[in-house]
Amino acid sequence: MTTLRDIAEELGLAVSVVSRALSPDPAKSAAVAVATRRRIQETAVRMQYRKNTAAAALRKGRNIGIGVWLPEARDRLVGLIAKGVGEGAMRENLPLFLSIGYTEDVFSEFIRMSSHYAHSGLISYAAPFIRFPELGGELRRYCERGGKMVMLSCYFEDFQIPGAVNVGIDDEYGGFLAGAHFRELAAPELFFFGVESKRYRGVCRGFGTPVPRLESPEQVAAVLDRNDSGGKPFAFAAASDSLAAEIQRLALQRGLTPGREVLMIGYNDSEIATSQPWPLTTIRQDMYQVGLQAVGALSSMVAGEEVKDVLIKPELIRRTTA
Amino acid sequence: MTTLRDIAEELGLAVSVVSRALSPDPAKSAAVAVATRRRIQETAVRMQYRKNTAAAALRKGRNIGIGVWLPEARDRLVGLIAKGVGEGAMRENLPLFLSIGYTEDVFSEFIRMSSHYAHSGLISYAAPFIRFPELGGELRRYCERGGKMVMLSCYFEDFQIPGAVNVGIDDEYGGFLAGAHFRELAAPELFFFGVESKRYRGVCRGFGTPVPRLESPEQVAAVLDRNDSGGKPFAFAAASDSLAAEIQRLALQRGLTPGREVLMIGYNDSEIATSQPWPLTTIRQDMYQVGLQAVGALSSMVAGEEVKDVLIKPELIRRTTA
DNA sequence: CTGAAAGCGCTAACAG
DNA sequence: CTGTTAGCGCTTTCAG
Repeated sequence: MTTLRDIAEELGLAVSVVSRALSPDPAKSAAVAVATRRRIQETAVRMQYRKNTAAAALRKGRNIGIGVWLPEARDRLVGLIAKGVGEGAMRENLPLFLSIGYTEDVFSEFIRMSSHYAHSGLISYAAPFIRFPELGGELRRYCERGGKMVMLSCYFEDFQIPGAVNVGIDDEYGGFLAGAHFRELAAPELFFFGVESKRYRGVCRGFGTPVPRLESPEQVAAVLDRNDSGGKPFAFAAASDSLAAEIQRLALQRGLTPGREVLMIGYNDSEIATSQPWPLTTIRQDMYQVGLQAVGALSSMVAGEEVKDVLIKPELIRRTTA
Repeated sequence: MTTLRDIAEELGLAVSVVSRALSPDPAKSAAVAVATRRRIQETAVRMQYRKNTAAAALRKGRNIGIGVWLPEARDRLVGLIAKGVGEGAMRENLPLFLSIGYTEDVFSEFIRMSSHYAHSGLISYAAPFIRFPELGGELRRYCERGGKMVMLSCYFEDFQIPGAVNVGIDDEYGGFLAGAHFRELAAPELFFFGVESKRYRGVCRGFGTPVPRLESPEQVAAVLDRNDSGGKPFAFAAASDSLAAEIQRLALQRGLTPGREVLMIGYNDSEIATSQPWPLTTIRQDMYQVGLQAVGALSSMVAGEEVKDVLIKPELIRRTTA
């Protein structure tokens, strides 16, 4: 294993110079001559130097690595975020402290650990209870003390932690894609199944007119039981694949064929989408990219760079139901 | 943060004694008086001592942290393993190097990183290509050099890396549960849909007699199209939920009602299971436990303890289809 | 059985 | 701009 000392001896320099040259902190990095730094960096590459993170952490008095909190795995999306985060961390040589759960307990334990351990930074999924003063307050204080944080897929437009950077999916655009697709198909009547959200507003914008919003299976059933469509298909944009699956179930129970008499578009491209009797047309979100970009953003923040929010565009996956 | 020195001062002892008392290495542990050790351990708990893993790693000359390789996330199972691994690592204060993928490239990059970094240990999912000499050989060499490794859910009965500990699901028992359930239901005829495997053999044992095995949707369709069951339901044990979903689709296309005219049991309790028009009766594997136990096993191995394979028992989740 | 001391590789003051 | 120095918390000799 190559150490700083090896490089220093090789070049006849002091260890500290090498350390400074190889550290990303821009403030200190000015303190090394450009030529020297270049020589050092070249030698580091040639000798396959990799920083001993344990030693760096020890010296810095804080544990190195990033704390990651993801919601409980209800579908494969979490796995995909984890994949992105894992790969990003690997690239940056950053160890992970990974916590997955969807309860306040898990989250507050995570916060406790992170504060206690003062990791290099935090990546946190934006769960609803982040708004609770006790938990959100911890995060806020973490950022105030100079902690670096990335929030994943923040749906809460009215909730923002100062200093935190958001990385997520452009949900409004996802809804737009669904609405626009139905407009192209010339669907005579469109319904949205799910709560008021960016997705819903996107659907309305894409379709071109305000779309009635349904919140319960009963309301969906009532629409399907209507007999006034004149043979034209009912169209539904759902806020998730599982809601779209619910629509499909209700349709099948009534002998209506998905993709012909009832059109539906899901959201997420989860495993549900492909495993339905009529595989769902849906909106895919690249959660792998979300994870990857989150680590990238965090590592830039730690290096002292200015980082902007990242919004990733979803895409329409066309299958059998619309 | 409590350090060894804090404890030493509190008790009027030397740091080295405290270190020895708190280290799990059995050889050295003899060198502390039993009473002293008890006092030290109590004080450590009282003062909420947590070992600084970075310092320990530095001193021991190896990078701390465990390398984890999981397959690409096709369903929520990977997320659940990740959850278990994350929580286990958090408890042990072990950083993670997480790699998720299902290609040789990702895996070999993972191996390269891990060897280079000499992590505390490795947790690897047993992918088919582990059998390839190049990749399996790397793992084998890693273990030979004293590296600690845990293999997850090893399906390859004829492939075993010496020194590695297996943590996984008792698949044969999972099959047994399905077979036994059909026997209780007095299903007249049972088919297995999937490849020859522990699951299949378990199904046969649970049902009490050898069960015909089908490998393609066409074969399933042929069974469903038979007209000789005398009104009794066909029963299927599938090797996965998605295969069970396939059976359900074929049944619905023929106007047969799942749970009445066609019985089916899936495997995995994935999201597919609950989102089918007729939610699947299935076998649930506790992948969270798998992840948790894997870290536990690895950390024991690192501490020099003797560790045995861990087999976790799956359970039957009864829903609408059997 | 316990204590003193050295040093893992790195960073950050400070002095030159 | 570069070098010197002093540790971070822990483990491991080696003396007592």
